[in-house]
Amino acid sequence: MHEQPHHESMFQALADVQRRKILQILKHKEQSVAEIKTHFDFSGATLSHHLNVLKQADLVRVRREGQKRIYTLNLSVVEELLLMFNEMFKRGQND
Amino acid sequence: MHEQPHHESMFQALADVQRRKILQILKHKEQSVAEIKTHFDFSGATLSHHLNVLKQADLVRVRREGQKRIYTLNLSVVEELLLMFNEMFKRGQND
DNA sequence: TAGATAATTAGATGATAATCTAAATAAATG
DNA sequence: CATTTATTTAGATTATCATCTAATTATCTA
Repeated sequence: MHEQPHHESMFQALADVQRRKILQILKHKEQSVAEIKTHFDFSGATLSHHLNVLKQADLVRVRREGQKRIYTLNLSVVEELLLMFNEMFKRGQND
Repeated sequence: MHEQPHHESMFQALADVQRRKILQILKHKEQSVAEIKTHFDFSGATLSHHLNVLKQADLVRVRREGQKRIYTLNLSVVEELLLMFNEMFKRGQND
């Protein structure tokens, strides 16, 4: 019944159009920060910030690979997000 | 492929916990502003603001009834939202 | 190990958003 | 028609957020 604190960070993360775009980009394939950066105009620091927000929300995962950090979409959490939405809005039994 | 401008306002609307709570409340039954207000501590002006944000995002609808305004959850848009999420994150054909 | 490359962290700034009080609008009612 | 009730609008304030530049950390390689 109560909303998990977890959800808060997810919704916050999804509220920004750039972050949603990052998720779209990662949907196709996992990518390093530099690769992701090619899709945007803002600074690396800003991208790093957005990636961190997505990571805190558990929407993406990171792993090291040499100097690079490879970000991947956390699909299981995305699934969870969909379930949550369904839960959030599904009709009751008497309507 | 491109995101509708519409979606922006939806995500913005959902980013606030109070607004999500309003949606929860309206899920059970349509309610006047005063009724909705019983669930919150903030001022009527603030509630009015939140309701307006939800309305702009088309997540709720309003109708007059005497002095009262009755807010209802716009379920068809919620459905649409779910479809959008599915679209946004569904796996491609080659994975 | 010095220099280059990859990314993050720190700190500042401007924009946006949540909230408040007070005033305005609109409908109902005595 | 003046007053009460319901809600919104206006304007101000404070907090949060997206973004920037500069500095830092970490890794690789010559």
